[in-house]
Parts: sequence; structure tokens; C-alpha cells
Amino acid sequence: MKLMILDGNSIVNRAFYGVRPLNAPDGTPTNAVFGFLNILQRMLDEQKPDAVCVAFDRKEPTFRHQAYEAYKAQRKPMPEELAVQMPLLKETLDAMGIRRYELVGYEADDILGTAARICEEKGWDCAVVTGDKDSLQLIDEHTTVCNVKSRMGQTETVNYTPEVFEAEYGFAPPQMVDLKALMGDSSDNIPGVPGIGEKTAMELVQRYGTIDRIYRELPALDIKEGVRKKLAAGEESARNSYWLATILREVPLDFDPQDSLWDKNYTDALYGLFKRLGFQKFIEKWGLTENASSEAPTADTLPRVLVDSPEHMEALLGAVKAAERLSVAFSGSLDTIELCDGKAVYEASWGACGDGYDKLLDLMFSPETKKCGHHIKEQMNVLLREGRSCAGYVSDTALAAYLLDANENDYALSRLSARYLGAETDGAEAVFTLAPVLEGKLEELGMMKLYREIELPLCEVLAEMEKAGFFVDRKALYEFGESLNGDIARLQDSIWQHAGHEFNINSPKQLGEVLFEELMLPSGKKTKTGWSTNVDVLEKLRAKHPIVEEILEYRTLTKLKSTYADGLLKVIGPDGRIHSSFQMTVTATGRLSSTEPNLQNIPVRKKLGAEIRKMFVAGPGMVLVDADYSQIELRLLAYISGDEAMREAFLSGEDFHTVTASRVFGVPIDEVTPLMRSRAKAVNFGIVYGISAFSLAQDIGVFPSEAKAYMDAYLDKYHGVRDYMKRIVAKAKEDGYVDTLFSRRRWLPELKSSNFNVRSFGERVALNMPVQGTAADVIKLAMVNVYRRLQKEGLQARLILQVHDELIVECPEAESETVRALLAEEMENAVHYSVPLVAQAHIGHSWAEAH
DNA sequence: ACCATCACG
DNA sequence: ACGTACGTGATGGTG
Repeated sequence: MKLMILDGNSIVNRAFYGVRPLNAPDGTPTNAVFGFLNILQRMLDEQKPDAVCVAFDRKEPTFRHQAYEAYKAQRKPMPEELAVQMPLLKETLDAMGIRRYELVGYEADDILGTAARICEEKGWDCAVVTGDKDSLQLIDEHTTVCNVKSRMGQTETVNYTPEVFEAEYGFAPPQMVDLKALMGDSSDNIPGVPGIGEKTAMELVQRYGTIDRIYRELPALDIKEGVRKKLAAGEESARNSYWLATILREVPLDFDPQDSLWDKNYTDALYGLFKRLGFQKFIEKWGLTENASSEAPTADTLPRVLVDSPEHMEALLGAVKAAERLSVAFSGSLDTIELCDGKAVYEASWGACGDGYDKLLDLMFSPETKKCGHHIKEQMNVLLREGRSCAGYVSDTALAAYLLDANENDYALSRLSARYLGAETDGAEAVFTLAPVLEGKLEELGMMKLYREIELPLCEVLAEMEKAGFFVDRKALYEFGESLNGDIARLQDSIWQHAGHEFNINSPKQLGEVLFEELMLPSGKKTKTGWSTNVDVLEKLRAKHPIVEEILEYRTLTKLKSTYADGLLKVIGPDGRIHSSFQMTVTATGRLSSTEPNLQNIPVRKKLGAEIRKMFVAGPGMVLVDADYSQIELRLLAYISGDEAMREAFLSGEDFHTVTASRVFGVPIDEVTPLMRSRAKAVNFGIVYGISAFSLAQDIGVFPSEAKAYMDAYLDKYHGVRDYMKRIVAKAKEDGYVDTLFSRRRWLPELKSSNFNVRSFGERVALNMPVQGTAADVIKLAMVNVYRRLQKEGLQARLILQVHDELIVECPEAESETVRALLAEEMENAVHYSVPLVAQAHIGHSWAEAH
């Protein structure tokens, strides 16, 4: 049996801040209650508990307040808008038949702790649902803690078991209390040890386990002297904090999970209440009616089969073999999977099926079994981890929906089924129903080839790239980070000296005050929430005061330190490699994006930053082969626009920016100066982005009149480009979208806007997307071809990274020449247009060397 | 959560 | 006359 207990106050807070304002017909705000119900519904679906209850804080002081003055500095009062919703929430829970608990003198956390203990004693499992991290200390074999985050109506949850917790924190759940005793928690008014922050506290707990041991062995610990001093001085505070942070598990509460048994025990009052609150959505979803609302709705869905016997399994294996196509859903691991063949939804798991389960997985993930999923690249990650084949996937509902409308920022199944099916379904059934609908629309839009021949095959390529990762010289990276400390400290001191006082240089607000109010530097240019202090502004102030130069340098160094040195060190895996994730459904143009970490923005433009690339290296015995397209976007612009002059410039084999300069400035090629070339280069890029003369002027530091002259000259020489710009914007307004040479589409509702800025933006996008998007299509196709070639030729070489116009392969030294040729060849021959594509490949031991 | 900033193509 | 370049992600500060 399983109890689900919610931390009412923390969830309602999440809901309040995460859901946009919403009012009942009478004007009462309801967003927190609405959000709470969404989260509750979602957790009920996920956890499938037998019993449900909710614990709330009381407003009276608790035993913690009575013991410690410091704790009295109470948390901020609840906003009025939320406070008025609390009685409504409680009324709602009562009407749903869900039990609530609150206890004067104790916090909700203590009720959770006590409930979890009692569950364990009675042989129940307990799922604690909360929006903050306090309760993580309760995790054990019988107690999971589900952490809920909600942003703009979308709920994300992390389910912590002891294993998940340990993997993330590196110590056991009860030691969460020790951690808080050291680092404190400002939102809970727990002081911790002054001067000890999260980083140090984590390390101490990971190394020594408990504050008891830390204080017992303090003189002998292998730690920095400063830390030892702070610990010694803060012992009393640490001990008190430990006590404050400990959740009680024995509050005087007569708790029995049996009392919370729940099976949609709605009362008649619920319908009326939801009418009053304007929750039509829940009335429909739960099938509530005026009087008899206790009957649970039976949605019009397929039968669900829990596969838990050998007979069931035999039947399922037969059904899988017979099916022309199946859908499959699972997340994180293959411990349980859900299948759908259009006739029923089957849920199977290791636990319930025993030996037969392996047979099911073998069959399901054999190349012959044609299946579809949602975000199949993520499924492939799991399959690869388990040594299984990725073959046999024929559709991906997330990917299909992304191709249909790349402007969405969320492709959650429930949203898609609401949008495309008009009904909210989820899981394997939703995928099964949705896939053909989306495919039909792709067919109509002529996007099937893009889908089948580029996007779907790319999933496996990316999954393999994520698995491979990029080897990093950890030691060098660490030392680089450390080497920045001295200069950062020196600059900080000097900046404070100039200012005459200490302040947070990282705060644009404080920095603005120092520069523009105290030092009275010429009125800071731009504003939004204050003065702008960005590079452009600071560059102009450089000569006015020595502090400016130092701020610029400080910015450079702290960026390198925090984002690159420290940031990357944090994500080096146990294998010494960094495994980024490549997102296929994020950008509006068709590009990939890279996250956790982003390996597509590793420094290269400035000398010191480029040092970082020396630390991205090949594994032992291997080398890197790096190839990048030369001017791919401009080449595609030349082809797409049909501009003959531009095409000739590329065919000439001369440097394109130089040729452009020679034409724009009317001088022979060999008389083009570096300044002329760099201006021509700026115009080239500007054109691709749909620039205005004003912005070009801004960029290259000339008067707008001069910039306009460059652009006019440019568009006279490349008049096909001028025609194209007019043509594509007109066509976009006519069609409502633009597309790439591979029919990737971007809808442009902006073009219909009455707002000049919004409309202008749409026009620039209309110019840019076909170019940027085609380049994205081309390199994606090249990646698929490279992947297949490497396989076919039996090479050990592996693709490890893509950076928009650049591919990186890691291979044994012996393969390097073969791979260099192969890579350049596949990139250059991905397509054949009247303007040739050129890719240059280099070999090296580090990224810096191979680039 | 949002903003400002800055790293990349 | 508008306001002023396309596409991303991570970090630290702020309310």
C-alpha cells in the first residue's frame, strides 16, 4: 500500500508563482488553487497511491521559534493574492474527500516526517510531494520524495529514491541535515556556519559525513586553515542549525494512513465549488455533475492491460509480432515500459513479468519491430546504455510536432494531444494515436522527406554523440581556473579602490551606481531597468576612467572562471568526458542546440578564452579531426538568391570578404586593405541577418550615412540579393511562412502584426531563416552520411560534436588521414548546388589544434 | 522567474 | 516616424 502526502504550503506556493493570474467569475484569484489541482492530478497519475493527504503549516509560532530567537525572524508574509486562496484550497480538498492535517506548534515538514515514519511501521510506502528540498532528509527505502517545480503551468518533477539522492549529492539523505547545519538556509532562517557556503559545506559532508565527526576531529581534518577557523568559530551556530533543520518524526498526531484511503471520493459539493471558481476544465475532466459527482469518469480510451503473468506475456509477444506498428513509452530506464498496438495499452515491468520481460524487450527493440515514441533520441540514450539496438524507430511525435511548428517551446504529449486530437491523452496511447495524425500533416506540407531522411536518422547519430562525449584534460582545466584567481582578486581590489568602497561588481545595478552616480562618468547610455553597463557602453568609457578597463577585464576573467573553468569541471563524467545533450526541438530555424553543458559556445574569439579549447582533447591513442564549412550561409545565400556576381565570387576561389570589399569599394583585389575587408565582412554578415544601415553603423563604428552607402554599393553589386530580399518578404507575407531548400518551415505570424517592431522582426526572420535553416539541414544530412560511412567502412572513428557549421570526430591515430578525407568529402557532397560547398578538415590532439 | 551579460555560429 | 541584426545557453543578481 502506498500513501502520497503533499506539503500543502510549498506546493501551493509553486502553483501560485508558476501559474499565470486567473480569476473566478466573481474576481477572486484562483491561480494557486488551479495550479495545485494540476500538480495533484499529475502526481496522482504518476504515483498511483492508495491513500492521499495534505499537510499544512499553521501561522502560530512553532517549537522552533520558542527555542531560538534567531528563528523568530519569520519568513515573509504570504502575498495577499495567495492568502485569500488558502481557504478555497482547503475547501476544495474537503470537497474532494482528501484529508488535511495541520498541527499548532509544528510545521508541515514535521507532519510529513511523522507520517513517513508511521507508514514505514505499518508496512506502507510513502511518497512525499513537496516543492522544496527540506524533506529530502526523509528519503529511505520506504519513502520517496518527489520534488515539484512548476513554471508557467508546466510541471516538472524529480523523484528521489535513496539511489537518486546519493547519485546527485554524494552522501546519504539523513546527512542533508548536516549539510544545512553548515551552509544554512536563508529561506528557513537557518543560520549555518558564517562564511561556509554551499560548495565547502557539500565537500565537508561528502568527506566527513556528519558535523559530529567534523567537530570531533576538527584539529586533524585535512582542510584549509581559513575553513577550520570558520568552523571553530561557528560551532554553536552549526549545532543550533542542525537542530533547527531536523524534521521531527514524532509529533503528537494521531496519524494512520488508512484514514487517507482515497479513490476519487468526491462529495456533491465539488461541482458547485468548481462552478463558483470557474474550473470548467476540471468539471469536464472529472465528469462532475450537479448531484452525483462521486462517479469517476470513464474516459473514452483503450483498455489497459497490466502484464503480470506468463500467459499475459505470451499474449503480448504475439500481439507485438502481429502489429504493423507499435508505440512505446518509458523514461530513464527500461524497468517498466508501456506499449500500445492500437487495441490496448500494455504495461510491463521487470518486477511484474520476471523472465518473460527480457524476451519482450528483445522483441520490442529488434530492428524488425516498427515503433514510434516521443523524443526517441532520449529513448535511444537508454537503449544504448543497455547495449540495445536503436533501429526500428519509424516515428517520433515530438519531432513531427516540432517540424509542423518550430515556434512552440514545449512539445509535451498532453499538449499535443489537446492540440491535434482535441482530447487529453498521454503515454503510449497518445503516441500511437497522434503519430499518424502528425505524419498526415507532414505529408500535406511536403515535409516527409525531411522527417524520414534527416530528422529521424539523426536521432541515433546524436544519441551516439551524447554517449561518446568529449574527453577533457581535467587537471589543465582546473589549473587554468586557479590561475585566474590572482588576477580576479587583484582587479576586484583595484576596482573597489577606485570606487572608494566595496561593492558587488557582478551586479549591474551596483556597478551602474558606482560608474554613473558616484564617479559621474558620462551619462550611461541605454536603460531598461537602470543603466546599461555592457561591453559596448564600457568600451566607450574606456578612456574616461581607469576603473573601466579593469571592469572589462574582470568581466572577461570571471566569465571564464564561472562558466567555463568551474562550470565545465562540474560536468566531467566519471569517464573523464563531458557528455552534452543535443536538443532537436528547440530552435526556430532547425539548428541543434546543446545543453548541460553547452559545448556550442566554448570560447575561441579571444586569446585567453581560446585556451579552454586546448583542454578539449582526444582520448589516449586517439586524435581529433575537425572540419568546418567555409562561409556556408553566404554560399547558400548566393545559390538561393541566384545572384550571379556572388556565385562568381565563390567560384573564383578568392577570399569572399576580400572580393566583396574590392567590388564595394571599387578597388582591385590586391589593393583591399584590412579595414576594407573587415567592413565588407560586417556587411556580408549583416545582410544575412536582415540588417539596417543604423545597426551596421553601430557595429562597425561609422555614421549611418556611411553605412548606408556601403549597403547600397553592396546591393548594387549583388543586385540578385536585393531582389531576393524583396521577393522572399513578399512571399512570406503571402504564405504566412518561409521555408528552406529541404522544406523545413517557419511560420511567421509576426508579419501580420500591426506593431512596426514586431513586423520588422518578421521581415528580418523571413530573410534569415531560409539561409540559416538550409545550412542546418545540410549539416544534419552530412552528419547522417558521415555516421553511415564510418559504420560502413568499419572505422572506429566517432562523431563527438557539432557546432552549426563544424563537425568533430575522434578516431585512432591510424585512421586520421582516412577520416579527414571522408569527413570533408561527406560535408562537401551532402548536396550539389550551383555554388559549391567547401569544407576544410584538420587533425590535432586538441580542439584548439585541430580547428 | 526575469533581467542583464556574454560566450558561440 | 517608429527602433534598430539572426540563432542559441549558462551565470549571477534581483525581487
